[in-house]
Amino acid sequence: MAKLARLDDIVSLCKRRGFIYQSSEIYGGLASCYDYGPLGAELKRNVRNAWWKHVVQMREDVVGLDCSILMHPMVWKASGHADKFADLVTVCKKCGTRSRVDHLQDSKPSNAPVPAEPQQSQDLSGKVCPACGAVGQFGQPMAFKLMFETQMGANVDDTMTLFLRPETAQGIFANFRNVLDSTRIKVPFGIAQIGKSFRNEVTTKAFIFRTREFEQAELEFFCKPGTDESWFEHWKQQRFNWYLEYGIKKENLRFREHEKDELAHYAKACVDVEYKFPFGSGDWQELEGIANRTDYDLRQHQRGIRTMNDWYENKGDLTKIALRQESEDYLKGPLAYFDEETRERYVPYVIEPSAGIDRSTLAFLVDAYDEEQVNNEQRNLLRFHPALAPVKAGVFPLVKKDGMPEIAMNIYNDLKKYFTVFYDEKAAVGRRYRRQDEAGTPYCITVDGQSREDNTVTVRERDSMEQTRVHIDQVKTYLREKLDL
RNA sequence: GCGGGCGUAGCUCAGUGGUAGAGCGUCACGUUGCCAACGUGAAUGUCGUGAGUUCAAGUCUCAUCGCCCGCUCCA
Repeated sequence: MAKLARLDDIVSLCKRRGFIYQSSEIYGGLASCYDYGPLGAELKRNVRNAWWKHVVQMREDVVGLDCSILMHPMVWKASGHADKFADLVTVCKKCGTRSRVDHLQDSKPSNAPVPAEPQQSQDLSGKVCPACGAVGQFGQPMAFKLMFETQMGANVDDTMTLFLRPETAQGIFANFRNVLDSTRIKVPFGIAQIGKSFRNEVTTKAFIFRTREFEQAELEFFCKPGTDESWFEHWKQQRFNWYLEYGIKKENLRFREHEKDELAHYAKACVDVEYKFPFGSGDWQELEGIANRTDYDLRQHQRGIRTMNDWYENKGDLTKIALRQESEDYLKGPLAYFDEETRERYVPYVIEPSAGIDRSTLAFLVDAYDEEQVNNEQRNLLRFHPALAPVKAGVFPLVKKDGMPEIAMNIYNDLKKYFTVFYDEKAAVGRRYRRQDEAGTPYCITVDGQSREDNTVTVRERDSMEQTRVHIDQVKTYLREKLDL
């Protein structure tokens, strides 16, 4: 029975073995930023590759993309981030609870028609605290810049303010036309991208779970309106199964459907894939969101393109411009699609599975962590899926003499061309096995006295600790099969 | 941002005003023939950072940075 991991155990293992360090640690650390060490860099890259393999490589209807992090500021005007990502927040003086101003309810139900645009009124005297029920006990609303800003242009007198992207998705929408024009792909199809995004979160959380700089793996899958609901189901299942396939235990994974009132402004439906992380109140936490973004984004960008003159005239001040209304024949716009077979024009609907690479990596770490008693000693190990394991095999001479190191080194030099392998001849072999267990290495190959006589070695398996004798010439093939690589 | 807890060796931690420690880990040599063996030896600390109180601060005070828990939000 696997032991329940505590987050503290994971954090200290990560530091000790070189998976994850705090950023800028020698300077006291930088809040919410973390670095991946030698083993962590391998693990994270394997997580990325596993995602790419299933979402892009193994599908004929998805292509990849790798956009710049810096994009034209109008992208964020059109997407809604420039406005929606500037929430006003206030604190209840009575109970100290923090609330978003636009989420507060009036104390008396008003019969006045709901304004089309939610006004950013500073008058909170009639608002109710959702936590304690106090009316009008709010402090001065605080503004938050949820997007990171930076400047482009070396000349300080002539710079343009840009945003670090808060999601990778907009780069995909912005390249929708390019991909259509430069490939022969047709709807339904998807564009996938893995990359860094940045959000100035009000609060960060739990190690690498919520950081302000994070890595996303996003797919925007474009489909014909009316087929969106079945594609939504398709990707829901695909993505859930992906986590299971790479070793997440079934009992720690679930779906959570979003309620209508918690849906983002662009979404028609959204479901989260949640993992039972060992922090907080032991609550389920989101690994990935799968949303039906409808045709919102592509249509917004068509409005954005139409607004460019206003942008120039206002010298790039996003706060002074409003997106122009959609053209009446928006179905002929640059981001609309013409289906040659049915002779129909439409703006595709988008199904978006959006996964957090850092979160997945943490989940795989937590789920793989195990402690067990062996001969009255504790054995710590990471039961990684072989594809995710940072090191695929350790190669050891049983002892450091009698020609064993030479044979082992030859095996290592051969294997390293195909797998990430690690050579070790220090200390007793049992200790070396345990060291590899803690790094999650699935196999260890040991050269012993018999190896010189019959050219065989032992292959020891991480999870069962069982050993098999394999001919040296067969080691590579044996690992290939076992690792499924 | 608010409230609570915490910060001493790579990791886990002891140290309540008087010479900075232990276990594990790491390294070297010897030994060792399959699961964290043993022996000998070694390296490793701005006691998170900065001020203050004191003859004397890891220890007391203040500030600051960072981590964990809660509020809130999200990939």
